[in-house]
Amino acid sequence: MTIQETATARPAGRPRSEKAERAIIEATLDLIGEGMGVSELSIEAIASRAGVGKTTIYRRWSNKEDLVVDALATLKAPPPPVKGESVRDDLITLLDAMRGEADQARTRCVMNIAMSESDRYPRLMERFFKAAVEPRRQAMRDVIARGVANGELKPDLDVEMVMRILSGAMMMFRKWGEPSELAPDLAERLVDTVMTGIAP
Amino acid sequence: MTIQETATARPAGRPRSEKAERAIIEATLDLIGEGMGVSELSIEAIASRAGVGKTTIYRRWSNKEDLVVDALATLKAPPPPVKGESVRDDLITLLDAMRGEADQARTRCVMNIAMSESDRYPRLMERFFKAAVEPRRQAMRDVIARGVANGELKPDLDVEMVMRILSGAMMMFRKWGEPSELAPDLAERLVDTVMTGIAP
DNA sequence: GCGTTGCGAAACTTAAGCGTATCGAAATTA
DNA sequence: TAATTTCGATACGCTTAAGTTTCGCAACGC
Repeated sequence: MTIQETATARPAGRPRSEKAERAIIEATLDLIGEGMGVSELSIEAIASRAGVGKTTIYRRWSNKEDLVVDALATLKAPPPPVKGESVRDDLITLLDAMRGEADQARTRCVMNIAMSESDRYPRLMERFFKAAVEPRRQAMRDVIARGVANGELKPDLDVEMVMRILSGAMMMFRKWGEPSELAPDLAERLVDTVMTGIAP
Repeated sequence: MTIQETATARPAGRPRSEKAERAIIEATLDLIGEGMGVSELSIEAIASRAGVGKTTIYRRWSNKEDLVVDALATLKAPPPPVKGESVRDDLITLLDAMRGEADQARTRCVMNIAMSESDRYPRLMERFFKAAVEPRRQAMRDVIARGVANGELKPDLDVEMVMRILSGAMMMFRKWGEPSELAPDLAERLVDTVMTGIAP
């Protein structure tokens, strides 16, 4: 038992640079954020962008897919906390978080990939969905279910349908909306429209 | 004036095979339908799939992008006609057409491309949107505007918002819905939910 | 100091795909 | 029949990138 022995004894030799590791992931996300699809990402471009040798990448990930999975996993920002006072306010909070992410090219393009490459990289997407998407879906599901339970929403709602309506609309705005349509009150107007309906 | 001269005199030599042309377009759409992105499509793969020489492709299209534009253009089925009796029914008709297309892998993947490659191939997507997407958006816009005008819908509706809500929800179902969620009454339930709202 | 491992850089082999050129055969007009 | 053009097939030179190897140097434990 030496002093250094914490949990795992450090192996001999120079330790791997965490800085390089972060730079690689950053570079990967940068390139994805610039609109690059998984198949267009090249290890060479990542290495060059990160200021790193290709060996340093291959020492950590055996192929591009593994690297992309790890990179996307770092983006799994948790859904914003909701106050729990009013269902309307909580839905606005969740949806406005989606809107806010549209500013960041990086997270904007992640959805592109999720949408377009789920056929080509099913394992990658399965892992990404479980880590990043499902928690947010669950947060919204909870809010809606709460509203159904306490009478703030109709008692016979199809919760899944409501989730598709709200997040689908926000996705449309994010993806194809004019910048002017992404106004700060977008989430509020969306929720109110869906709450009260469009019939007179 | 010879007998053969119809509109344009046919040039000498063997005429281009329309069969080959169709086979090329079919092969292109097949590959896209299998989940291939534009950047992954290779002329060689298309030629091989179509049973055609590469020259036969290059004789018609000068590059991949032009070919893809033409191929996608053949998919621009016009929006279904609406009866014009009730706004609810017309919206269901339009949205159910979207649902029906989810069956065809080919058209399903076109949306993938539209979503993911609009950054990388802006010109291509601009043309595709104008030819294929905008007519459908206009059809829905007309129906909603009619409802606003004749009192079937609320007078102060944000038409663009309603369009995003309806088509966004259907897109979510198409893209990530379980097959069981794409039930025949999906469009009807969607429209009714949006019509009446979710608040009690 | 010494052995070990990681570092970035560069060279290397292999593979895919582009766009062009060339071939003999087939289809068409004159 | 002769001229012309397209056909599918194949070969070519070129570029890009994958993944591996080698290099000299740096960082660490002992």
